[in-house]
Order: sequence, then C-alpha cells, then structure tokens
Amino acid sequence: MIGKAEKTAAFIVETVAPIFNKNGYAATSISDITNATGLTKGAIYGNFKNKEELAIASFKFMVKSLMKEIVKHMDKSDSPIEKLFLISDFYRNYYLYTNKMGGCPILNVGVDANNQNTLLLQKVRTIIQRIQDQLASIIEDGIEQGEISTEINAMYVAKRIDTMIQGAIFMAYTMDDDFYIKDTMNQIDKMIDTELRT
Amino acid sequence: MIGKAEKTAAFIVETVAPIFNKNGYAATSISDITNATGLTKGAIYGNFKNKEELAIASFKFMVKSLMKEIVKHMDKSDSPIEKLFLISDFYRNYYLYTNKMGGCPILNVGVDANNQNTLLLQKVRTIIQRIQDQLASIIEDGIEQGEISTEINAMYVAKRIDTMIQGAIFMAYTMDDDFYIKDTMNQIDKMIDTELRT
DNA sequence: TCAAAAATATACCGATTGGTATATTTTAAA
DNA sequence: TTTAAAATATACCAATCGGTATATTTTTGA
Repeated sequence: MIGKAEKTAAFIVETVAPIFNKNGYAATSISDITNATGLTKGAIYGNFKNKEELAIASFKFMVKSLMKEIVKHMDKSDSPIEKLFLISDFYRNYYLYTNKMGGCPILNVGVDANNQNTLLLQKVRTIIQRIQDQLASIIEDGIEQGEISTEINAMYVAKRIDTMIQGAIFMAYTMDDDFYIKDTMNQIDKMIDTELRT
Repeated sequence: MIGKAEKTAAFIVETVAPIFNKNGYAATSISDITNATGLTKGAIYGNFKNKEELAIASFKFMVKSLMKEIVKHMDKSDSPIEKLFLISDFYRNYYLYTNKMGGCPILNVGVDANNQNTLLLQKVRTIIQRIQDQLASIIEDGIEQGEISTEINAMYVAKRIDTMIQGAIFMAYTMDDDFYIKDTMNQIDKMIDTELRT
C-alpha cells in the first residue's frame, strides 16, 4: 500500500518551494502552506515531520531543478572552455528564470538560514561546495585537454567565478536590475578568454 | 521638556540593530526586543510607532556607523586611486568587523526585505545607490587628476566593484570563510592596477 | 516643592503561531 | 465487496504574535 502519499508529498513541495524561497523560513507560516496547497494541516503533517523538514525538502527540490537546467545547458558542448561559456550564458537568463520561483534559492536560503536554521544552512553549504567542485573539475579538464593554461589554480578560479555570480544575483534582485548579471557574465567571459585560455 | 526619550530611543536602536540584522525582520519579535533592552513594550511603542519603524531605524543606524568607518579609512589619502585601494583594504577586515553586528546589513536586509518589506527594501536600494555614486565619483576624480584612464566608464566600474564586494560578503558569511573576501579584494586591487591605472 | 507633562510599566486584546490527537475519508489488497 | 490500513480533515492546544489602553513612575519647568 504505497503510492498516494508520495504524490501528495511531491505536490506539496512543488507548491510550497517558491513560497519558502520568496518569503524565507520564518515568514512562511503553516497556513500559508495550507492555503497554497488547498490541503489541511493533517495532510501536511502526515507527509512531513515539521516545518523545517518541509523547508529543507523545498530547498532541495528548488536546487535540483535548477541544477538540472544548468547541466542540460552545459552539455551542449564537450569542450571544457565552451562549457564555461555556456555556464555564463545560462546565468544571462537567470533573473528571468528564477523570478518565477521566487528568486535564487542559494542566495535566499544562504542569507535567511545564517544564524537561524542550522540544517538549512548546512544544505546550502553543501550545494555551494558541489557547484564549486564541478566548476573546478571542468577547469581541470580544460587544463588536461590543453584548452586552459596550466598556470591556473582550478579551485581558486572556480570560487572566484562563483563569488562573482552570487554577487551579480544579489545586486540584480535587490536593485531589480538585470544589468548586474549581464555585465558580470560579460566580465566572466572576458576573464575566461584573457586569463584562462591558452 | 525634551531629552530623555531621545536617549532611550537611541539606546533601543543600538541594542536592537544587531538582532534585526542577524535574525531578519520576521524572525525578530517584540519580546526579543524587550528582552534585549530590558525595557517593556510601553517604552518601545512610546518611542517607535511600530516594529517596522524600529527596523528601519536600526538599519539606518547600522549603515551610518558602517559608512562612517569606511569614510574615515578612505580619508587616509587624498589620491583617488589610493582611496580605491583603501576601500578594498577596509573590506579586508569586514568579516571580522561586521560579525559583531550580526553580519552585513546591506546583504541581510537586501535579501530579507525583498518581496517582503517594501520600506526597508527602498532604504537598502538608496544606500546601494549612494555607495555606487560615491565610488563612481572617486573614479571620476581619478580620471580628472590623470590617475585613471579616460577610457574608463566610472559608473560601470563602480557597479562592478560593488557587485564583487557583495558577492564576496555573501560567500564569506554563507561558507563562514574569510578567504572569499580576501581573494576578491586582491582581485579588485589587481583590477585597479591593471585596468584603471594610467 | 509642586504640579503638569513626559516616559515607562502593566495588563490586556484578538489573531495567529507551530503542532497534535482524533475523527473521517480514501485507497487498495483480499 | 469487504476490510484494514493509509491518508486526509477537523478540532483543538498552549504559546506567542504585534499592538493598545491605561496605570504608574519619572522627569522637568515654574
């Protein structure tokens, strides 16, 4: 007798994830959740232990769908250096794309969970670490394949790119101005071209 | 008969500002405020119209003291290009410095107030605009004084520097790792040296 | 020193919070 | 089709929320 609950659990997460992402953990109430889903507390607490567990599931869902998109976009080329350009290219549409889901989950949860929700903060850190590892891995591939200079420290550059991206996302959302992302992506492209490329 | 209340109002703001900054608006309750100050609701609501007004006063106070510090640091030199280096130098200690006050108010309130508290968001935007204007003004001074290349678009560079700084602050706080700030400041210094300098 | 005013404390308000125990309904295997 | 289990709805809990009206205390000018 398995099946029904898993569907509703997924439905709840999909429905609630943008709300948590937009409002933050503390500012999202259980009644927000029941209102959005049309379900009652019984259904919510029957599928999730508590608010925190639901928030974590929502964050995971949000990140997973985001990562899927970026990987899909990245896989348009096999060349490591082209993959890097495809990443910056992906983020050029990031503002428009993430607006629908209530903003950038990494930025939002990263700030919201800091000094607040330890479990969520841990999840964000893991995700950021993974993103940087993957970025570094691409750069290292580029070095091995002779596309990228051997002088480059892959992890340093990965962190640098990630930092610039997050800064651009923060500015774009806070100032409601896509320019910050567009300009930063141009800057990253220039960096790839002039500093990384052999 | 004026005097007493202004002191307590200032005391409340000073005491409460780090709490708002750390926890965010929704996650800070009036009882948090009365507990921290040792005062009662009567004193709080006697000095502030409501929670929002107090949050705004707290943000203003936080930003003002921060701006005062950075201006003080910047004024150690009259040379525009040296002022730019002094800004990056200021941010090298930013993590240690702002940890005491619950983090970076611009980052925290910027994310927290987005899609949440319109008045606070407006304040953050004004501050960011002012910071970028001042940065651009210094760069333009540098151009006029022949220290910085005439090719440079002051406002673009100002936004770029600000974006990088905010990204570094986000990463440092989320990952609890000062490296991001240190590395970004090195990067900004290098940019000043190789791209701006005549 | 005294009285008016200013400032703070107390007591209370309805509404909402996250969460739970239980009743009801829905699902699915027999 | 029946029945047990799974899933959802209902009703309730104490605690806390932001805010206010009023009582008390403190301050200050005369």
